[in-house]
Parts: sequence; C-alpha cells; structure tokens
Amino acid sequence: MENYRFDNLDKSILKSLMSNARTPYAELAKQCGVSAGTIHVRIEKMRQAGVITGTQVRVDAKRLGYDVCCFIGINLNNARDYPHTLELLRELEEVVEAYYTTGNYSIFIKVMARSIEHLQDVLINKVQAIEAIQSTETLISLQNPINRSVTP
Amino acid sequence: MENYRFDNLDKSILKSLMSNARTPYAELAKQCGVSAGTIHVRIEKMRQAGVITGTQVRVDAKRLGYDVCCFIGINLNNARDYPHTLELLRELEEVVEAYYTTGNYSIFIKVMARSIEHLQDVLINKVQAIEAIQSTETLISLQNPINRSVTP
DNA sequence: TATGAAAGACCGCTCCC
DNA sequence: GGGAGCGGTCTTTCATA
Repeated sequence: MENYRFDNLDKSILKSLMSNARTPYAELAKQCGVSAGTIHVRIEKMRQAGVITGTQVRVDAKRLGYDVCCFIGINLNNARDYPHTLELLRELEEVVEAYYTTGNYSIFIKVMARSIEHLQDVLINKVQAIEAIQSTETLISLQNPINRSVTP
Repeated sequence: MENYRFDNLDKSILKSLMSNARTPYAELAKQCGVSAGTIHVRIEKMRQAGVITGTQVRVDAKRLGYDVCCFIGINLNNARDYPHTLELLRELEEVVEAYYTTGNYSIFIKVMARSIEHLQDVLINKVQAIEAIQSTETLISLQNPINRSVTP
C-alpha cells in the first residue's frame, strides 16, 4: 500500500470534501486560489489513486431508531475459527464494524441496536449463538462525544 | 429525540445515498419508480428532520498514511474528571472517536496513527500524560474486515 | 506537465398541475 | 406525487507557461 504524495492543495480539497462531499468546485477553487479545472484534476487523481473511495451521506443513527451502541469483545475457542466466525458476524446487520485485534480479545465488534431488548436479542440469540465463540465482554456506549476522521 | 416516520421510499433513497451521496436525483427516481421532484422533497424532508446530517467523502486512511488503528480503554482516577479529560482528548487529532461507556472502562477511544512509533508517542506522551487518567488498556487492530452503517 | 478559461452537458431546484 | 423550465454545477477541451 504505497502512499499518495500530497501537497497542500490536495489536503485543503480533502478537508473540505470530508466535511461536505458536495462542495461546489468553484467554491473549492476560490478557497484554494486556483481554478475549478485544477480542482477537478486533483479530485480525479485522488479518486484514481484510491485515496477517495466514494461519497456518502451522514445519517443520525438515533433518528433512524438506533438508540443503543455497544462494543463487544469476543474470544474464540480456536484462532482458526476466525474466518468462519467473521462470515457469520457479517450476516448480522446489527454488526456495523469488526476488528481483528491483538490483546484481550480475538475479534472486537461494534453493534448498533434499536433498544436494550434488541441488543439483548442480538447478543444472546445471534452473537453468542455462534459456536466458535467462547466468551464475550460487552461495553455499552452511553455517549459518543468525539466522532471524526483522520486529518489529511 | 423522536424518530422520523419512514416509508419504503425514504429507505430506498437513504440506502442509495449512503453508498453514494452524489447519486443523481433522476437515477434515484428511476430506481424508485417516482419522479425526481418527489426525490427532492423526500431528501429535503429527511435533511430538515435531522436524519441526513450532511455528506462526506470516504477516504482510505491507509493511503493517507495512517497504518495503525487501535482502541484504548481508559480508567479515570475519578468519574468527575470525565468532562475535562474529554476536552484534552479532543485536542489530540489522532483520537478520532471517543465513547463514554459502562463496563471495564470509563472512556473508550479509537486512535489512528501513522506507525507503531507514532502510536507509542500518542499513547505515552499524550494520552497517558493526562493526569486524570489512571490506567489504559490498548487493543491494536490488525484488520477491519467489516465497516458499514446501520440499515435504514 | 500542470494550470487556467470557456463551452457544452448535466443536474437540482422551483413552480404549477 | 408528476412534469417542465430556469439557473447553477460539472466536465471537457484547448491554449498556455
């Protein structure tokens, strides 16, 4: 994975687009003191370099009805069960993130649920129902005061 | 926080926009079998209801040079130190997420670093340098095989 | 090779049905 | 909710340094 070589122009463009993917090119051009054509060229270059992988709307999970956010540390009976367990977790739509980690757990997942009851259901009937999983440890998030992206 | 009342049209629109925030209204209209004007009305309604909070480009952190991702569980000397500690953590650009949690830790953060050395620096000289922090536990992520959003 | 200016195609917004 | 027209935005091309 080689890194893309950035100059300050690329960084400025990225910063703006990371807070608003629909910033007009003309405005980016004004902010950066270059022409809109140049903006277009740079964005296209970053897209092809795989730095920009797409655009998405930010959605308020709470307003979508997902009030409960939690992390679950998972220990496997056997490290070899990792790939298969991952596939089973992928099928659970409540599992929004998964990490393969060193430390106390083998797999670490983030789960979004509609309520505590829903979380219980996911945890007991879906996650812990996976045979390869030996034990789990749950961390309920009450607040998410910081949520941002890496700085270009 | 009341939930927005969704019908299937809203859900379809959201799903498309969550994978590509710049999907043309005309294409959304074709996919959903309604007119572009209707798409516009629905998106505007979701925006004003706070369901859609903005748009952003997805960026490949690795290509930006951030190769190391880790979670750090933090224990505070005193629960009252929480607000102040949070402000100090917010000033660290490597801290991309923070959660106030129940369970083993008081605060749980996600850190992105450019290298193991960089991570060490952040952990020792920045995070653990905060007086209110009693102890930390680090979980290094080797892979992030699942990373998606909640389903509308 | 990277940038800037201008023209054409496309899209989103608004109004009226 | 549907359809048409206007205004703005993106993309492309070509000239330039």
